[in-house]
Amino acid sequence: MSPRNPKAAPAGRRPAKAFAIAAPREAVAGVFAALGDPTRLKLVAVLCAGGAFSIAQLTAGTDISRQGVTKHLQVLAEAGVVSDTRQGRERLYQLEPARIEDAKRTLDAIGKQWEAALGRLKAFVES
Amino acid sequence: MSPRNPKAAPAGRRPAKAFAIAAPREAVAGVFAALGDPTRLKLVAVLCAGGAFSIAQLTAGTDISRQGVTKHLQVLAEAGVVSDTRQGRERLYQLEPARIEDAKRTLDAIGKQWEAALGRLKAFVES
DNA sequence: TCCTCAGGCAACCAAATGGTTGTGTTTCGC
DNA sequence: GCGAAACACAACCATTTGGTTGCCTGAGGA
Repeated sequence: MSPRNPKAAPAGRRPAKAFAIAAPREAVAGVFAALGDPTRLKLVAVLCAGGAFSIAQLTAGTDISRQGVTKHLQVLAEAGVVSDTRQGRERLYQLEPARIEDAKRTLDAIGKQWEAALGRLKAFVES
Repeated sequence: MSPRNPKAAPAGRRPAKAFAIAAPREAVAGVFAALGDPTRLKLVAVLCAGGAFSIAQLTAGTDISRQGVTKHLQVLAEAGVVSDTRQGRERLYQLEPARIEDAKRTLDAIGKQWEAALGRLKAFVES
């Protein structure tokens, strides 16, 4: 099983051309990177329970220091996964589901493309 | 521990401990971390076009060295996103869609939980 | 008012990461 | 059998990351 030969691909001998995923790869890679830490994923899991949480509240769910949590939240905010608003003397963080949707669409595109490739391969083998 | 640790949420209520995500958070965080690099995401995009690709082929699509690509592929393999098989003098890499599906389900669960929380909030406001 | 709670800022640290080059070791083609 | 292709292994390097501590500012409440 080596479909590496350009039988059905119009790409000639060139193996790897950039494939359009969904959103700009750079941006969505940032979302994945932001979710790629257990602590941050846990923070997101807490935040997706709804509402806005302060840093102290979010810290209470982890075993690292408040400043550590702050850094993680900044990473999430930079990736657009959460948004923050200052309210009084505390800063409230909230989930921003749009980027999560972007990431999900990217994963969906990967799955779809893979399935389509499997289908083509099967058709080729059966022909 | 740190003496400056904020003891708990004093006046505020407990932060919701609802982190009922899908798969083991640690494992899926590894998948996100693996996808969280632009080079690796590009490799996955190439691989999801179907079939198995050699390291040299995959290297041709990037602007880093073959050893650099090898390291990225090892990261992807460790996360279970790709699988590799030795064939002759080359090693072929292939997408492993199961873990991608896991990650997608996690993102789906986050989105669903967020929507449910929004719904509850709306119902509460309207009551 | 004064005290305390929540957070911001900065320095610092160890470990991981992303990348390189150099040197073997198989395997294929001639 | 010989040379080149494809890769593995290892050392090395700069930068980023995850985490800490210490100190400072600002907002609320008794």
